[in-house]
Amino acid sequence: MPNDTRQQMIDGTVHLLARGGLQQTSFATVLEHTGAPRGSIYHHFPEGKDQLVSEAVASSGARSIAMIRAWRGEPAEVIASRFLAAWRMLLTATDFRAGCAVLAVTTSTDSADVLYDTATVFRSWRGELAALLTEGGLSVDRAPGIAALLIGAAEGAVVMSRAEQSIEPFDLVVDEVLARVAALAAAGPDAVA
Amino acid sequence: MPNDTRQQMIDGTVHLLARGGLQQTSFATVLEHTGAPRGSIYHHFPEGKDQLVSEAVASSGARSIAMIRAWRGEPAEVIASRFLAAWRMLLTATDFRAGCAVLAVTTSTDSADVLYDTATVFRSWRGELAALLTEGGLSVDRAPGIAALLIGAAEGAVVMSRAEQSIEPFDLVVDEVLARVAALAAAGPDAVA
DNA sequence: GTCTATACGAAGATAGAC
DNA sequence: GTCTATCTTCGTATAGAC
Repeated sequence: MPNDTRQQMIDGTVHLLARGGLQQTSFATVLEHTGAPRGSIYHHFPEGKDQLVSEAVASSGARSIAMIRAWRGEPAEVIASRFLAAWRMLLTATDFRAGCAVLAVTTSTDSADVLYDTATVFRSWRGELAALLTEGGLSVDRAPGIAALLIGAAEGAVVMSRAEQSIEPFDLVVDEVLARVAALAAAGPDAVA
Repeated sequence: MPNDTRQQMIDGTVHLLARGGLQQTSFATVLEHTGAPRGSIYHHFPEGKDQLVSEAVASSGARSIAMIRAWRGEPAEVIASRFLAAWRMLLTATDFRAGCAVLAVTTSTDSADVLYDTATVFRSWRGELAALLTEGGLSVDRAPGIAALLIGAAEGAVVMSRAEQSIEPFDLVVDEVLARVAALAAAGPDAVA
């Protein structure tokens, strides 16, 4: 398997970004966490840290897209709850230590290029989720809004639960989001709420 | 006015945290942005950076609480739209450069104490908003959920709009949140959705 | 592809003068 | 209360050997 070390470094960077943001994601911590050789840094990422972070953001985005696509064809409500359940699992499995790597980069990067990479991820998430919700029976008019709500609410809820070290705020948000999705599903594909 | 310099440093720290997170909020940038004298740092904040950040988080929290309390008595829908409008204004007034200082700290701090400070802020925001929504006519059962939804969705939507440098994702999220609030308001104070 | 060594700058923190 | 100077640590990045 070629470039195994390279991918491990990217995965490790995602892991660290999700937990401690850019601040705590240094080359030293990445090497420590992955066991990658020191000489690999500028061999695999000649443009330095921005390149590593950029690829980590893209990798995190692609992984989520793959997960979303695996749900294709399911009803809108199931898609929505699965999406939120995945975020919930991240929180509980890490004892509220991890969040979204892309969000962490968005709030802390000083590079316009890297910020653009985060925008690409958020846009693609919105697009994929909206397409999937539409196929799942949701109104074409409402799918982009619900997709944005799902991502935005999940991102914010994850941050609150990380801060409070409790699932409570996350679950409160999820209940309301799912209520909104259910209201639209009940109204039917042609309804405008 | 005593401790004017001290408060200016706190305000400057909030400003910088909201824009570039912990990474870009160094003593150097705080002094540069506020014009505060170098000797003020450890005079006013003997415990160093964690103390400065901690007080910035608390200050940002208190400022929002004061704003929320000013809306006391208004109907639930108005409170909700005002809250979201305030976040929208932050985005548009700063050309999508600023976000939430507390969120930025939550994702990046390595201090358990500072993380606890962010939790206190989020909890107080949820409590204040819920109390206000209840007074504004919202069901007591639903107020905590709607308050969490408002804060979580706003936080996540702000991050997406900062990344995409566009108000579009924020507005999409807001429309769905307000639809949920309106559905509850229409159902009346005793309804369970 | 990986190593060591090192340059260079930034950041947090401290000491002591004024 | 504020200043300058300095210490130390850390982080990114580069150079050159293996």
